[in-house]
Amino acid sequence: MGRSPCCDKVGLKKGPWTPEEDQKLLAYIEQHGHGSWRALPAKAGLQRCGKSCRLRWINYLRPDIKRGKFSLQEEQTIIQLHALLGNRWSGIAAHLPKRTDNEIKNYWNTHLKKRLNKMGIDPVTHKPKTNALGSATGNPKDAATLSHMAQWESARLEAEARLVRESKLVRSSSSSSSSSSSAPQHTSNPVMTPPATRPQCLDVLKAWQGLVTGLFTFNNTTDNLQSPTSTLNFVENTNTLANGLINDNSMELHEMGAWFRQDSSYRAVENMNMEDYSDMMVWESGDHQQCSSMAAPAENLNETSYGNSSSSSSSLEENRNYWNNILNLVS
DNA sequence: AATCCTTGCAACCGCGTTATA
DNA sequence: CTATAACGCGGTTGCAAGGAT
Repeated sequence: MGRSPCCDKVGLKKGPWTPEEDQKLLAYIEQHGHGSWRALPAKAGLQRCGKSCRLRWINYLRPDIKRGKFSLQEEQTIIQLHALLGNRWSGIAAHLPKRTDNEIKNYWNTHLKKRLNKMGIDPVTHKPKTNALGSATGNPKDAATLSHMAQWESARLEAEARLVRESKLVRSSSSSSSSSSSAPQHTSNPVMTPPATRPQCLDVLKAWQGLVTGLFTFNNTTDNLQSPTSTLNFVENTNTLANGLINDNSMELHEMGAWFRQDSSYRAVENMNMEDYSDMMVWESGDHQQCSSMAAPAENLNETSYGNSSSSSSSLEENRNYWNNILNLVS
């Protein structure tokens, strides 16, 4: 059955809110709470539909709203979460305190989407646009670089989703059965186990965090800080960061790739086969010829090689919190 | 100075989901 | 279990402000 219309009643006002209307709504909610939105307008003396009141409150009048320019950190979070969640603005907003989904949606559509387009990256898929490959710099090598970057990013994002799900399983299984000391079992393939312990995965993912952070920070002497529109700089910076990452974490990443591939629920990764992952390793290691001996034990991870990610002792805890937040989101 | 164009954002609309009788 | 009401979300629109011509 269709939903009943709420805004087509005769006499109800539409359009921009006046300060007087804002004041009425604010005063009423502060005193009584919003209660039923449908009943609120009459009680508050407003010639508006409840839906309009609700929207006005949520997007504008609510006291815990931060307005104004988005910080660099907020931009990074939006881009990362958009790659992970798509246009689920409310989900993204849940990770940006004091920002509304509407504001984030607007900011994405008016700023971030354009920026990614300028960089030759499809804002929908977060992969390089095929018709733009090679055109941004005129260099086919850059196009290949972008393609590989997209594969890396895709794998990373799948890793995030996988990790948070599995770590939730770890927590639930350990709490329900103290004798369960093995690695978390895969949901779609019980035989397959994750390639690394959770702390190891966290380190790997932390490295990815550093990589992505690096995409937006560059060096301090340029004016690219807020607007990394230079594809060349973007690529060079990515290579530098990725190379450091590969040196230290290739085995974990490679195994994670194989691990993801076992799960039919991750369709994006289904399109990548083991050769893709191997090829990525060979390609990434081309300049430093450490392809055959890249594997390093997790305890040797060198945090300083991950670009701008924090190397403080508290960063791991922050990282755990970050992923736990995502866990709550995707679970 | 006038007009047109672009941009940013508040608000609306319609659909899916959830709650309730 | 079903029908209906209400809520919440994401896509879209409309308009004001600023910039370009």
